Amino acid sequence: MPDHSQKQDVTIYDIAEALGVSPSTVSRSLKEHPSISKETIRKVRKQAKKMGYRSNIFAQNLRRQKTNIIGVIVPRLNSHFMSSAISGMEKVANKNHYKIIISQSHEQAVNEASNVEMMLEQRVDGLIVSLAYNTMDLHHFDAITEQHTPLIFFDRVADLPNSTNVVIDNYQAAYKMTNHLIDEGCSRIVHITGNTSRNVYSGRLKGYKEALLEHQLSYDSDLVFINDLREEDGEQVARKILEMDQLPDAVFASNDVCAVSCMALLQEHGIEIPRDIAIAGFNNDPISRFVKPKITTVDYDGERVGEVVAQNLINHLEGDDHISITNTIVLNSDLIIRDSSRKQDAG
Amino acid sequence: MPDHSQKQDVTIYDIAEALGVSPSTVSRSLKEHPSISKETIRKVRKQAKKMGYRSNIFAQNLRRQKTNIIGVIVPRLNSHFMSSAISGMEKVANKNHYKIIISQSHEQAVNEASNVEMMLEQRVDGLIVSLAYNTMDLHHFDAITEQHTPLIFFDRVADLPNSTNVVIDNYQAAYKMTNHLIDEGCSRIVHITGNTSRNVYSGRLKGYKEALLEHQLSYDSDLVFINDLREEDGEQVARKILEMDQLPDAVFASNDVCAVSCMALLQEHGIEIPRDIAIAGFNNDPISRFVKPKITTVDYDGERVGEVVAQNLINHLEGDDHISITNTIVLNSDLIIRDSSRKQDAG
DNA sequence: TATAATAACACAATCGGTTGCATAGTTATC
DNA sequence: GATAACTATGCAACCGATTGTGTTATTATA
Repeated sequence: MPDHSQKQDVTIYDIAEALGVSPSTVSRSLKEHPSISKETIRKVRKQAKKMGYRSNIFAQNLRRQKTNIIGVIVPRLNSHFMSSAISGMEKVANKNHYKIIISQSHEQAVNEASNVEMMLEQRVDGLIVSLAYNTMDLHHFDAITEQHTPLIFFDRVADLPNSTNVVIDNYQAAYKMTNHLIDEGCSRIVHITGNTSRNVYSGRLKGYKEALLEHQLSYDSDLVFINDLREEDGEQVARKILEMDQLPDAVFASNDVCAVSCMALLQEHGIEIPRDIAIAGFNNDPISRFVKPKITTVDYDGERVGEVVAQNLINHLEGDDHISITNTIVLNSDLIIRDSSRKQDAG
Repeated sequence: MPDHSQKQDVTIYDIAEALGVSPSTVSRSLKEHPSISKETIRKVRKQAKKMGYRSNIFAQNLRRQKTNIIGVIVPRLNSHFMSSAISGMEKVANKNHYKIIISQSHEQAVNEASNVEMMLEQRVDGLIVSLAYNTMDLHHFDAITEQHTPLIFFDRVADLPNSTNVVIDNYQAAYKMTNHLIDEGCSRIVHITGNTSRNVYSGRLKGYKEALLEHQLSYDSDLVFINDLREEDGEQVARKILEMDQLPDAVFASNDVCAVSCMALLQEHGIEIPRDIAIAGFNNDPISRFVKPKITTVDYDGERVGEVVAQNLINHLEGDDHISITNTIVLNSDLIIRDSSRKQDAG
C-alpha cells in the first residue's frame, strides 16, 4: 500500500494557538479585515508563512457556497477548433482566478446529460457547453437553469431561455462562401455538412441554398451530404462524387478536415483542384494551409471564441449585468480565399 | 444585477426531518450502509428523489479530505498530441468518477509554478504534468511531493524521486528514424529539435547521433537546429538550408508541424521531396498524412498516452500499489514510413 | 426465564473556515 | 471624571456530510 498520508495540514487553529489568538482573528488577518490591527496581521502572516499554511478550499467553499470552477462540456477535445477554444477559456479563467473542469460528450446526448449531472454535483459556478450532434431534448439542462447557474453555449448552441449563445453568423459565412464559388464560375456545388438540427449546420445549409437561389441556380438535394464531417466522411463523399454522371464543379465542406480528405481522394483519382472541382472548407484549421492547393476556408478563431465565452461567463458571475442582457453574441468570421477555389487564373 | 439566488438546496437534514429520522440515518441510507434496514433505505431514497436532493460535495470533500479531482498541467492545449492526450485522460477519469482540471503553462516555468500552486490550493488528489520548455528548477513541485500527492509526468518528464514518468523511447525512435534515412541513402541529415534539457529532445538527439556514428557518418553540429518547433521555426530552418553551400539530403524534425512547414517552404523554392531532400517528422499528426508527399513520421498516440497516464494515476490513488513500483512506463512507438522519405523508388 | 447477541437507529463530535455579535480596552467628548 | 465612540479581538453558531459510540428493541442461546 503506497503511503498516502498527507503531511498534517496546518489550519488557522494551529496558527491561532501558536500566536495565542483566536481562530477568527487569524481568519480575518489573512484577508486583511479592517478591524484587525496592522501589527496582528503582520504577525499572523508571518506565522502562516512559517508554518506553511494553505487555506482549505473545501471549508471555504462549504461556507461561501462558491467554487470558482467553471464547467466545460464539449463534444470532443481533439479538434483544432475545440482545443483552441478550450485554450482561450483556460487563459481567461486563469487570469480571473477561476478553474475549468472539462468533460467530453463524445457526441452523445446521453453522455452530455451525465456530464451535466456531474458538473452539478461538482457545484460549478457556471457552465459552458457546445452540444453533441444528436442532442435533441434539452431537459438535462433543466436543473442548471432552475438553480440559476449561468449557462453559455458556444458554436453548437441551443435556444434556451436565460442562456447566452456565442456563435458566428453561419448563414452569412456559408452564403458568402457559396457566392464566392458561384463567382468563380461554379454551378454544381456539393455541400457537405453535419446534422441540420444543429444551428451551425442548418445555418450553413440555409446560406448555401440562399446563394444558389439568388443566382437562379436550382437546389439539388443529391448534392448535399449530411454526415459527421470526419476524415472518412470526406473520403466517402469523394467516392460518391466520382460515381456521379455529371461531376460537380465545387465542393463546400463544413469543416476543413472533411474538405481536405475529400480533396485528397479526388486528387488521387486524377481530378485537378481547382480546375475540375473547386474546394472550400470551414474553420481555418492549420491543415487547410498545408495541403496543396491551399484550401479556401472560413476563419473562425477558436482561441478568441473561447476567450469571449469565458469572459462573458465570468462577467456574469461577477455581476456585471449589462453583459447578461445580450443573449446572443455573434462573432464575425472572414472568408479566406486560397488557391483551392481560384478557378479564374488557375485555368 | 442578475439573479444568482440558488434554489435553496436540500440537505440530509431536510430529508431527516421530513421522515422523522436522524441525519446520520439518512447519510447511511444513501450509501446503503449495512446497518440500515432495507425499508428505511427505500424510504430515504424515495424522499431524497422527491425533494431533489443532491449531495453537497464540499461537505463531503471537507470530511473525506479527497476531491476526486486530478490536476493536469500542460505546456499548451492546442496541439494535436496534447488535445488527444487530454481526451484520453478525460475518458479514463470520467469512467472512474474522477474529474480533471486543466491549466496551461504556455511553455513558461513561472506559469507552471503558479499552476502547481493553484492545483495545491484546489487540493487535487493527483497531478499530471508535461513540462514547459524552459523548466529547469523543479522546486515548485516540492510541496506536491512533500504532501505525498501522486505526481506523474508524461512526454516531457523530469527525474524526480517518487514520481512516475510515462514516455516513449525517444532515443530508440530517433535512432530508428535516422537509420531509416541513412538506409535510403542520406548522409547529410538535418535534425530539428527542441530544448535539449528536455528528455524528449535530448533523447532524440542522442539517437540521431548514435545512428550517424554507427554508419561512420560524421556528426555536424551545423546540421542540428534547436528551436521551439513551431510552424515558423520550420520555415526558418528551411531558409537556412537554402543558404547552405552544400544542401542536406534529409531533414528529420522533432514534430510534424515543423517538418511540414519546412518542407512546404523548400518545395516553394523548387526543391523536390524526397528526391532532393527527404523529410521525416514526429508524432503522426493528421497533418502528416494530408500533405504531399505524405510525411514519414513516428506514431505516438496521444490518446493512448493520456489513457495510460490517467489510469496509472488512478490506480495509484486507489491503492493498487503494484503499479506504483514502476517508476517509468515506456510506451512503444512505431516508425511510419511514407513517401517523403522514400528515395529508393522515387527516382 | 435470564442473558447474550444482533439489528436498527440516534447522538454528537468532527472536518476548517467564516461571520454576526459580544466584550474588553482605549481614546475622545462634554 | 463620567459617558460616548471606537478599536481590536474573542465567542460561538454555522456550512453539510461523515462516523465512532451509544442506546433501544428484538431475536437467539443456554
